[in-house]
Amino acid sequence: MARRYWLMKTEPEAFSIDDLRRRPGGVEPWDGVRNYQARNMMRDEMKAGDGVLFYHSSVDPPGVVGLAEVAREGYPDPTAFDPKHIHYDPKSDPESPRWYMVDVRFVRAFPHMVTLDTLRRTPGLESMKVNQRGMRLSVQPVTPKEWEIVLKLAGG
DNA sequence: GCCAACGTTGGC
DNA sequence: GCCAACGTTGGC
Repeated sequence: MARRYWLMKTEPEAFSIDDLRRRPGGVEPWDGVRNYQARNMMRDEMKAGDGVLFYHSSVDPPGVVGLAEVAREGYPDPTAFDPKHIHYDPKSDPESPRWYMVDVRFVRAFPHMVTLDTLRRTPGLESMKVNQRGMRLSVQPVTPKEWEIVLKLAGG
């Protein structure tokens, strides 16, 4: 199976690439996603070793700040089972989990962020999901071509 | 802080 | 099953 590529959004105030770097082994469970499209990708499609563009949103400017990889493929998100947790969902339980997550591992931070503005101006990235208006998905598929272009923009 | 673009919820 | 109301995302 060929390695696949993804883009994952996070608000750096909540969890940044530096936070990821500082985690033991650089690994963090990507809990709290409560969107079915994103859930399906994490549960069904993302595999260990897949590449992840780490994207900072709700910050000025927004953009891709580094690389991560999928460290563990989809498994149930335990925060959905915890009544005291902010991401608790009474409709999810261990018998029939509704929400899934993957583990993400830090790979490297770019010396300079590749801004959303740059992504939009770069030929070849016209149909990249993150460039579409109103695209709110926090987990998005990235094509191998898009992946390569973004890495080039980042300086190798 | 605004608001467009969604996704979800719930009354019917 | 429709759809209005509501909530959220996230760039600007």
